[in-house]
Amino acid sequence: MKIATWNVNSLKVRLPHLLRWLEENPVDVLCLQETKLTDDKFPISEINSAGYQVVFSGQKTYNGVAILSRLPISDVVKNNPRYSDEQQRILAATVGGVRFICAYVPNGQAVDTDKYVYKLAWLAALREWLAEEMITHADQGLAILGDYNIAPEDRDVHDPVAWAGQVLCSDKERAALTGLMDLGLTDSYRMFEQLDKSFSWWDYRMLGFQKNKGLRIDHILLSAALAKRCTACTIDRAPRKWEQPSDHAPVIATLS
DNA sequence: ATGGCCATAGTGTATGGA
Repeated sequence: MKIATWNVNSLKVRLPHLLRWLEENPVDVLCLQETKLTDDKFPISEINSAGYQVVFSGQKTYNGVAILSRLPISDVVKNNPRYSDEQQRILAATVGGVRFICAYVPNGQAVDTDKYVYKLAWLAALREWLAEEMITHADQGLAILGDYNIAPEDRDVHDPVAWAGQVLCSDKERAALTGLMDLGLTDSYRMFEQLDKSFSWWDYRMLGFQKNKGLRIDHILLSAALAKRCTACTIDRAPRKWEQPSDHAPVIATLS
């Protein structure tokens, strides 16, 4: 089973990219973030025609998440039941016996802003909910995929000195991510040998991608039952080179 | 040179992203 996550930064703009990518990478489950579409505008038929079922939770202009699957999707939950949130950032569903959570963690804008406070509160609430979900789904396994908007370590940052203490890299954010992992989740990417300076996001400005000035902020976290089954995790930089790309690249994990 | 983009709403320019 191949599972993946991709922040598409507008599914309206990126639908052709998505369809091309699925053709070249026929993963079983794909979590999308930043669809930026209300549910009435979601391109269901195009995705069905590509061989995928899909569930989604969107809003106007910002945020929006979706889960695509080749296999039947059941037990869909929108949002974190423990956190009242206008913003559509969480979608959970069961596929092939595995519990999937698609997450678009708030960006946080800058340390010491209201948005940063919201990000930390949101992550604390996610941890509370995940603690329960981990128990409920311990046997079958739980995967939480998404744009975490956190670079876990300095090696996930192109210029750790410049980014030190900044949003996406601050100690409090990293502690929040560690807090999630302490529930028994593994960063699938770091289970395997990877090249130095591997990133999943590059700024559109300053020739970020061409100079590989990026961050690794998109992650696939796996519970123990799934980590045992995980045989590979990669970042696919290819679609970042296409015309009018998303600023994020997909992350793919293979489960036996 | 220390800045350079992009999507959205909406029609000039602000906001958010990361």
